[in-house]
Amino acid sequence: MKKHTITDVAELAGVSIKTVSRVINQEPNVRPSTHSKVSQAIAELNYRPSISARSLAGNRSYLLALLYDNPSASYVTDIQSGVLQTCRAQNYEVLIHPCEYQDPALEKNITDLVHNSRVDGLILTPPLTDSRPLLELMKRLDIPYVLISPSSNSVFEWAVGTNDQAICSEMVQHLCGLGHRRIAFILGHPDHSALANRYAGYQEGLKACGLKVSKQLCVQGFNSFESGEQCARKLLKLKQPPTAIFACNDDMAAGAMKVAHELGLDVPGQLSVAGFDDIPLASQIWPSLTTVKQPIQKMGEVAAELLLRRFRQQSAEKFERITKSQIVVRDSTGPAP
Amino acid sequence: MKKHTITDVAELAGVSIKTVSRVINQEPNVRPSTHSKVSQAIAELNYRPSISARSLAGNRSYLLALLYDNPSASYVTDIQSGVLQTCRAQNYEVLIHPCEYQDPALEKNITDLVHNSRVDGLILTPPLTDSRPLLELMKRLDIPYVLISPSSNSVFEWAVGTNDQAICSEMVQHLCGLGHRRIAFILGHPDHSALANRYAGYQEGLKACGLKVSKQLCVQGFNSFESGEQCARKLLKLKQPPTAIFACNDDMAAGAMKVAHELGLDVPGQLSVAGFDDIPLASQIWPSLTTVKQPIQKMGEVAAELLLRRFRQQSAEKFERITKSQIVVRDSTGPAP
DNA sequence: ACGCAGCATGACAGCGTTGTCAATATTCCT
DNA sequence: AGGAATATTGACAACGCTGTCATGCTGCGT
Repeated sequence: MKKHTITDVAELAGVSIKTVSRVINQEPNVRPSTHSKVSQAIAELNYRPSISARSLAGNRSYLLALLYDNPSASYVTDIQSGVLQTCRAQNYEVLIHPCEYQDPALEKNITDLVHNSRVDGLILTPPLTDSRPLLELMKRLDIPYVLISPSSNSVFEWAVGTNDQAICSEMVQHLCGLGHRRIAFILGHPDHSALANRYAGYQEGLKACGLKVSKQLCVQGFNSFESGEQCARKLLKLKQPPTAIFACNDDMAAGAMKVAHELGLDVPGQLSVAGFDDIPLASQIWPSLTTVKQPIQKMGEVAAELLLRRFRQQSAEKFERITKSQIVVRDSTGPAP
Repeated sequence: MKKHTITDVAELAGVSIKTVSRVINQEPNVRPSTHSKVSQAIAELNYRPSISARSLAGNRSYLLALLYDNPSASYVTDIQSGVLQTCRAQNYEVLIHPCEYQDPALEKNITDLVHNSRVDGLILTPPLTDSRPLLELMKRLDIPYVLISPSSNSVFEWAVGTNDQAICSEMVQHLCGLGHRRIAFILGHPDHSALANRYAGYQEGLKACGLKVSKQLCVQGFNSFESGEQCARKLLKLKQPPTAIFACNDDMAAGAMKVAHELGLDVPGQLSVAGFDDIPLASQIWPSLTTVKQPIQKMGEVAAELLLRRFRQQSAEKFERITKSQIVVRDSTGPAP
């Protein structure tokens, strides 16, 4: 199977290479009859334009970079597959670029990525989405980007947002509906300002139920399983321990559940636990975890679409909110004791 | 920060662009004094060669593709980060390419990848590593590749292998040492011939302990959590149920543990459970899971090194065996009842 | 000192596209 | 029909690098 070039196609179709180029790039002003001759030649030779030649001549790389600093493997792979799905359909490729958000070399790292690999645009996930230096750098480099679930004050950025707050409020109301009155909350990592929305939702939910926020019942977690354990220990040691714990992510919820097991507390008989994310773990621990499921893959898809749209300057809508999150009720929540 | 080209560097260093090219590509026959002049100019301008131009002219892309069809997010991300680590050091980039191993369009899919993106080589993970049509396709396309933990009969391929068999044997001996005599095994997906090594190790371990393999105690799983549940149910319904279950991966072990919980069996008091992989879940369920930890990231690193070495025809060693797997004893295994 | 085998360097032609701009067809007016 | 406006096409020069080959230099053996 020989590799064909645009010249082969042009000859076969009996047109100039420029016309073939027009067809490939969906440029206007090609007569339908010509267009079909060319398409046919392309199909016949199974021709694919050379990415390198295209990027050299056209000064773009057909490459996107996906930046992330997220410890959750399932989150990362879900985002990846969403982004890939959109990109494959549009003949873009994706470079993955894990990084560390407090790395002092991050800026140089990204600058090199942009200059060296000549990527056309960047997609960022939390917590990178809320790094002011990074945002400024990207503007300085004049590289298009899209943020995935940035903190709520970013509605003026190109981004795909979520309804975290509303869904968290709903979760609290669900717990309240089960009779719980002392509902604790384990906050997410303070550096991830996007997670603050979840806390806001928790507060909103309590308010909606006519309950008030108790300082004691809100403890600061750091997203990890271990920090979930620590927070749960602190909460369950209270003179008035909560009857339900809502953690800002599933890892911490799982940590809380482990502590409950260790303390001999029956879940959900004596303690209800809820998480957020619906990582695979959630359905695999025992009892399975009530949580919030976000359409993560879909968010990746939409982010890539937004970015590709941004390239084309179809600047219609910069911000898209995905509201398909839903509560998944499993076995870790039940009526208050 | 303007983008510099090879011409800028050549001017600054007072040499021709070809000499700069020689320095960049570490070609021989450059006088040390010239070399340092050029390197200095490169550093001064913070120059990076354009990937597209390089690949167009040199007919290679400095791009690797990582192919996988693996449901375990943590496995995938670990391999990715290993591969990336090696590649970053050598200025290669990585395209991730999830695919489906029984997809009839797979061959076309890969052919397109190779022809279209012009990647220089492929890295495959199980179960793709054991797809004969795929291996043949790659040879036909004449594209270099490296396999990660292929089934044991692939020692003549460019590959990085493991000591799955030995470590599984060891795990069985560990269980036997705890007094277990009825040790069940949940086999991995039959399509993943690489997993057959683990079963072989199980058998070897039994033999080493003077126990014999019982057909009843070996049940066919399919790698998923759910299939682990089913297998465990079958095993625990036996008139002579096992006192220990060794599952071919952690997901199935977790499924087995869930069933044990549901049946009110104490783990490890009445039943010991062991897995393989050490996915994050393993340490987050309760009780935490005894399992085998493989140096997955390292395997990714080595695979990429092997591939880059293959490009350079330093065909010294094609096959590298990583033997750093180790048993992690946690709370799910204990003395036989 | 002479001749020759390397070593070191440079000139220049691609690589396979896209962008620019000019040339040619076609359409739409009046 | 005549002419302007617009649609369609093509010729050709980039793009930034590597490969090839020619040239000039250096050092060695005699």
